[in-house]
Amino acid sequence: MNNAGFAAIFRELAGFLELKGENPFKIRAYTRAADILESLDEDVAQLAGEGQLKNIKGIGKTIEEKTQEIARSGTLKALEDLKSEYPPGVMDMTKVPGVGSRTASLIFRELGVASIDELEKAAHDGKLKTLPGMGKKSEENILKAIEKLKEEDMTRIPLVIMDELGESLIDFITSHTEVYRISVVGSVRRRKEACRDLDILVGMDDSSRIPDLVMSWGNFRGMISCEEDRVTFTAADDVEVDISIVKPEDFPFALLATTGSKQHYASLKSHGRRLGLEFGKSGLFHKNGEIIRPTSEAGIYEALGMEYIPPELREMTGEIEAALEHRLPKLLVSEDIRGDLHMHTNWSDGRESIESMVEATKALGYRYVAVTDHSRSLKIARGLSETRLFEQLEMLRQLQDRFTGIHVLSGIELEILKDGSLDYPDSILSRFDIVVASVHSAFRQPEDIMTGRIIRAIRSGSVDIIAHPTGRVLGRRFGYDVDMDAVIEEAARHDVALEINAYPERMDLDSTWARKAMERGAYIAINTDAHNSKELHFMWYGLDVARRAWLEQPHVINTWSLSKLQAWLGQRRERA
DNA sequence: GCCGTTTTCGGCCCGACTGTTTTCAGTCG
Repeated sequence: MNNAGFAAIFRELAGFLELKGENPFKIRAYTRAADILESLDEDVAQLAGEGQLKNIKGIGKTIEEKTQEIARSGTLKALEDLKSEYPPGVMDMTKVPGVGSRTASLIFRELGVASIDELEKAAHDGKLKTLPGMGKKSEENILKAIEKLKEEDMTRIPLVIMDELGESLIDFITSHTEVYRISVVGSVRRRKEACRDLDILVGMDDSSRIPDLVMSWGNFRGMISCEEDRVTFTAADDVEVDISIVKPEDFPFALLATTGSKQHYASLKSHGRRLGLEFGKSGLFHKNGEIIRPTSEAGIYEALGMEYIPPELREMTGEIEAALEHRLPKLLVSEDIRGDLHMHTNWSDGRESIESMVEATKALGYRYVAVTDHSRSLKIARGLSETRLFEQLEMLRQLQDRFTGIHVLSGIELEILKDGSLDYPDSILSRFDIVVASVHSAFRQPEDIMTGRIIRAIRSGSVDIIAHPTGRVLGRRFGYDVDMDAVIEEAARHDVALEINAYPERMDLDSTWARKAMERGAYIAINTDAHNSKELHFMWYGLDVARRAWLEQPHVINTWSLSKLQAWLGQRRERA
């Protein structure tokens, strides 16, 4: 089991303990342990075996023993026991905003309600308001929340989970049998930020071993259907996996077809038809009898007289026309990124020291990095008081000389307060090299108030970047009500950059908004919001969004040279 | 459950908001 696997088990345990109403500090201890295990570079299973885990701060005797039990048996009895007390749907109910573990537990205990569907029915029937501490209003809010939940489909799974499963499955298949080619396809290959299922395409001659093989894969959960050229099953995290198997010579066309999107593929076919070309399984058939057999996707696009269209762009948002006219954007690659302008250290809610985080960004080849801990109002994240803030600024100043090859920008993730005012006065803000502002409070404000609040921050003249502009968290929280068109307009006008937050559960802005921002002339920053050095790798997911948004190097401020970035930041400070 | 210690218990990052109460519990970040 990998480190993330151990972490997942402790997180699940924490979830059930919450349902049970256990001591919150005990729950926090398990959650913290999960974070620690996940971010360790060393192998957890090995450390547990050697009895080294309890030497790590935050992990004691009990958690070490539980980790050893998981390493030994693959499961945790304490968790299995808890799971048997609650039907699986009870935990689901906590996904409804406003329903926490206590309410879910109460509703289950008193009414026997054990799924979101049953919850909806109970609310409709007016049963919830009979419970202690619940009234008409709570019932209405729950109904509204469920409705919204269905509308926005919170059940989609973040790309990062799909990647882990996809890689694991491909490794497993290729290490146990001979395949010609194998690839992730579908929306995961197109890098959609949240996907419904995981599609895999295999090119091989003899597919007879595949069903038995997937059933022996560690993340296999249950078979859905099984045919000669197609195997569908559920895997860990409730992911539906769909494996298509084709002959090696059919692979390029199958790759194109299964990657989609459906509309993009259909459009390619009809374009082919206009040229007198019909799509076959492994070639293009011309009316005059000629057969073209491309051996790659690129070859197919070439035969259709267009540029190769990267999977991220295959969404029918103008890519076919652009490819025909050879004006597709030059998409960003990881080498374009020269710095990360939003990350946290143990001065606020990050896990590592400034030195450790800066070293890690340097190892990624970056030329600059901004240290942006939380500002004073965000108490839960140990936001910096003025005193600690000055201490940190002084420390950053001293550290700057110690780091060669990377420039450290002093920054802050600044709270945009309820009324749109900022968490520190201008006299303090002017001391930072960079100010990243964001909303973490009063999420339920009506749209006009929230929009005005963010716009006030943009107009302040003290803010360089608006972080995670919509506030959504995939599978957990909707974005707040905000008029993003207006925010983009103001950001462009006042030369304030909007962030693509690369945190896999945020991906905020998403690709649609990021593209609109770019088209209206607003700059973009792609930042990780990392809270430990491992999370600095999330930059990859921000790049996915940027590529889907058609962004090019000039649009993204952290692809700029340090001098260009500093000049841009300096302008605002001169105006102030 | 973990930690630290003034060493075996008491504290653990905190506060706003909401809806239910009539003084507070639950949720959220």
